[in-house]
Amino acid sequence: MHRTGVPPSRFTFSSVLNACARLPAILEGKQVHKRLIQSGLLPNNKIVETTLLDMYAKCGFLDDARSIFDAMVHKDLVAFTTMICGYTKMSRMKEAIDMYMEMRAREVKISDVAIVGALSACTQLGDAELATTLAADVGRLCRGRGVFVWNALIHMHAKCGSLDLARKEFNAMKERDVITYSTMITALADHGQSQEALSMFQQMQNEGLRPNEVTFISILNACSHGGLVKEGCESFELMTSVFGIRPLAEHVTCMVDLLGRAGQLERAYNLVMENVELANDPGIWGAFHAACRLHGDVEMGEMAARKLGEMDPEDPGNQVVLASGYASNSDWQAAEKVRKMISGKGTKRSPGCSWISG
DNA sequence: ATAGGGTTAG
Repeated sequence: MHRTGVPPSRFTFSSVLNACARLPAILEGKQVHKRLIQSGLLPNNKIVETTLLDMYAKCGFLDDARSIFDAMVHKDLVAFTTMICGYTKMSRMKEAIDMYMEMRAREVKISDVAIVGALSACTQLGDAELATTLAADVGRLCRGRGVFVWNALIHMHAKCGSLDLARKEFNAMKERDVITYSTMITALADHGQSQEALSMFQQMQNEGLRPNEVTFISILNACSHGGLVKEGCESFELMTSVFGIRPLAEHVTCMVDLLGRAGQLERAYNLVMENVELANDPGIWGAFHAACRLHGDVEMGEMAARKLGEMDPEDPGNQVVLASGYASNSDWQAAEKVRKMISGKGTKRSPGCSWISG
């Protein structure tokens, strides 16, 4: 642009800053910031200033974003919204809520996007009292609310302890999408309603919505929570054969957890081997290790512990796993006794054969 | 003529 002798305009600056935000690329962003100051275009240009603060926010430099925000003369709803969402994304929930409250106090028009950012912050906080306040705001401020707002509201209610309110909002919706259903399925699973989660999944398909990979993480998680082995296996099969979704590590982890908890360690192991391209995922082996431990299978457990150690030797969690895997057979034996006492039955695979006392 | 903000799993 300098070769032609045409200086960059404010449009050029906001376009390039937007690109830096999306990459993200903080070094380039800072270079552009310098040029912007030199250009003299900056003062009193809300849009360029907001793009600049969004660039810093998206690159994770919230304090720099905040300095730009504080220096802005006219802070409008987009500037506030950008800060709220930036804080929320970086898990700085309190600051996100403070920013939202300031927006409210200053009587800046509250946008749907700002509400969604605040709802998301509250979701992560799990603050039931704040949830009540925000839900009232949604009622007052979001008249023709879009599906984004509904989904965020449902998610917040569920995470803040009120499955009933989440359900109520869900039932009041006219148009639901895949995210609505995935959110509700997780909510039901988290509240121990695994069967209802499965009905939700059915209802979703009846509405003609196509489940995606996240939906299947939700549904497998629901099956795992509820110990629904048959349903979980059927869902996994449905995902791969009917919907053609290649399993992610998260899906396999859910399945290993499900089968492993039910004591079907061999099936769990076979599943991992069938998806061997995922076999260097620590989550999968972590779930497998936990299952071995639960069922007192020391040999398989040590194998899983070694895998974990190979994958990430520096991880302190894996060091603990390795140490406990090798050292505490007696703990496992004790755990197995307790498990038998609770279930009142012997184990099918008699894992006791591999125990060597002392 | 051209430019700025978003939800879902664990």
